[in-house]
Amino acid sequence: MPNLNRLLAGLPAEDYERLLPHLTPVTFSLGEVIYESQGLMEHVYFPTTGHVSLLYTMVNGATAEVGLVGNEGLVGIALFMGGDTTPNQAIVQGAGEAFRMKAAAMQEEFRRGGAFQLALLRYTQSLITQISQTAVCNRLHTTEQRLCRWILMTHDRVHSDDLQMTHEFISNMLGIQREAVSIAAHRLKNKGAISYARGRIRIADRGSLEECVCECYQMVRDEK
Amino acid sequence: MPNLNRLLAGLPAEDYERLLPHLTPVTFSLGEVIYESQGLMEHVYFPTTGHVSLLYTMVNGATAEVGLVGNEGLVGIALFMGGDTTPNQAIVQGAGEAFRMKAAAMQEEFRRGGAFQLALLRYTQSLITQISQTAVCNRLHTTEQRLCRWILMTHDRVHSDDLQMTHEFISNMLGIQREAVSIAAHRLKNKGAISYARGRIRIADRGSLEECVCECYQMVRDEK
DNA sequence: ATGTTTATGTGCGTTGGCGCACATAATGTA
DNA sequence: TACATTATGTGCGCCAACGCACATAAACAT
Repeated sequence: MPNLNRLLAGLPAEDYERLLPHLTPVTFSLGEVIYESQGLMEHVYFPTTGHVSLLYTMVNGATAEVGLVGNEGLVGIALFMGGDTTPNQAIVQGAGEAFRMKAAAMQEEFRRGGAFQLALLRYTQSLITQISQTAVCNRLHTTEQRLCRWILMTHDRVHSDDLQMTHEFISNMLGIQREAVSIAAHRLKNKGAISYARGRIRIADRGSLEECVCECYQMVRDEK
Repeated sequence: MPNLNRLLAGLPAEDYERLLPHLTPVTFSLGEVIYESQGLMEHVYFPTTGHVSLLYTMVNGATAEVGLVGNEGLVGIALFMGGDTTPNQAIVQGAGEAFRMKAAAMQEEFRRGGAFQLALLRYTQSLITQISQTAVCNRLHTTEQRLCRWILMTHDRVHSDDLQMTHEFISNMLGIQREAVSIAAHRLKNKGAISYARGRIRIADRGSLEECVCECYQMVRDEK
């Protein structure tokens, strides 16, 4: 169940079989850069057990994440949206496996206009919802709520209660200070929602996290 | 030049002529709701002189804009992305004209896979960039920078230096207090960038606005 | 075993924006 | 003309987050 890409898995057998020869398994290692901002994109990636952050970097070096892609989607939507670069960076946030496909092969299948095209467009719509909700959430919700949301979203894409990530890393995703992450994490620890130490966060009580999180989490989840 | 939709205008004559019978001119009045959140969408709209805000509303009533659509794009992308509702509201922010097209007719043309499909997908990609940049901007930039960006983006979509909008309205777009808008606007007035009074803002010196604005403005503009 | 690097904790002064309560002034209405 | 409504100005206390400076402690390297 976890070891597949849900977008691919939802295709009719006929379409899937046509794709199969073009799918190459690859391994994502933590922190690996899949796409550089403005860099040339040559493949799309269908994560299975790995997952990827879509990141923007400002001229002063500040960063913030706009979306998270796991086995529900694919990385590289610009390649069928009529571009060959993206303005954002894509980096591996959870190590694991993915299938890779050459841009040209993907585009050829996309142009057939069948179930594959539909699935890709549907996913893109749900990603738009995720990014939009992030925009609103960044403006209207507290650090603690946003941290909860991010942990829950990550948890949904990792098949474990143990997440490997430092406060520093999270601060770059949420676009906040490292210290602010430590403080918010400490509060969540006091509530019994999580525990953590040196680059490891354990989800102790998902229910507590769901109580703290803002509505944005459910909104995006329901859309899928 | 202003009285057309650039997305439609960029199509080859052949494709455009096929669309023409399906395009009905409509008038957008200020504040008109084009789509309600989760409401059924029956048409797409190609603005010519009007423009539209894409808005999210939280359960507590707070609102924030994620995107702005003028004659460079269309309203209702969900209809070709495989949905028939959107999670956001679309409201008229600048009164004016648009062409309307029935969802079914648009979808039929979209499925042909030609220039029309390409244009729609390209535009969707640029909208994704806009929304992403909004997400990051909301997190990392000051009220004054965001106000500048919003005024400039609006100015680009209105064919006049006079904008009709109250501070209250702007506060709902930016997701901030009305008072915060008044204060930031006052600063811009002192710099000679704008002047304003009772629901009217005049762009006095675009250059000054461009000096105050964050990089997000150019990023989104260049993407187009 | 020791020193270095990395991850987190903590305090403190500053600031930007919020929530609120009003004041002022322009516009609309009877 | 008088009164209500709407738009903007302003002040004040409050709080969350920032920027910075460190302290502490675990993990790693030699």
